[in-house]
Amino acid sequence: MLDDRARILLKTLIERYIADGHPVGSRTLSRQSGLDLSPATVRNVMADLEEMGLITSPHTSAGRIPTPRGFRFFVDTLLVVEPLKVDEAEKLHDRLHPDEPQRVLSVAASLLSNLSHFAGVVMAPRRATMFRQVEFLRLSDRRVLLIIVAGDGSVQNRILSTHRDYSRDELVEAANYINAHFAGIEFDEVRRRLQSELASLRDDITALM
DNA sequence: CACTGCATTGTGGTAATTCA
DNA sequence: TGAATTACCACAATGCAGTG
Repeated sequence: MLDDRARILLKTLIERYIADGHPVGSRTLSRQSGLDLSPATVRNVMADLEEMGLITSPHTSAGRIPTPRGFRFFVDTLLVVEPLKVDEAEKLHDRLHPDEPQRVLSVAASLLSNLSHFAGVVMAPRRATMFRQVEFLRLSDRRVLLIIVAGDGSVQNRILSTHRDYSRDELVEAANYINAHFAGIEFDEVRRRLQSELASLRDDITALM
């Protein structure tokens, strides 16, 4: 897709842009790429990269900045990641507290932030987890706090906006029903069965009508 | 505080030069 | 000989200092 010269220039441009956040011009690139090229030659290569959609110019007479596609290419093919030393990896692993699932994400985000010197955002991967228990708490007229406990002990909270006001008794009844019928089943299966039951009830009501 | 002039940086276009 | 590269020019955007 790109020759070595274009790859070096693209890598230098993106690294420079990451470092100072400003568009990178041909003269800067000419000096910092390590290639013995004039700014005009660099511009020709930059024009090719822009045509490929890897970089773009925010406005006339500004330098170039990487596009999302350029960043993706950089991460996939140009970025060189030095593997962690064994003792460093062990230190990081110890700090994550893998035996405490509630703390893993926040500690991982903190570690990421410390290592990168940027804001750290960590998302848990989707995985099949068992449903253990659910509870609904009435907050106001049409707002309900949903508390879900998973099989591994992790707890998720969600605030739900409902179409009508549900009494405390109705919410307890709903929670009891779900806990009695679905405890110990995977979340995806719980969702599938609930949808199936709702569809079945709807069909019954339609038939009765 | 708005305006002006200047310096700097960067661009596109084009002619000249180099080199395989 | 033609593609690649370089040098140069005119122009645009921006920052900064000076001025009223």
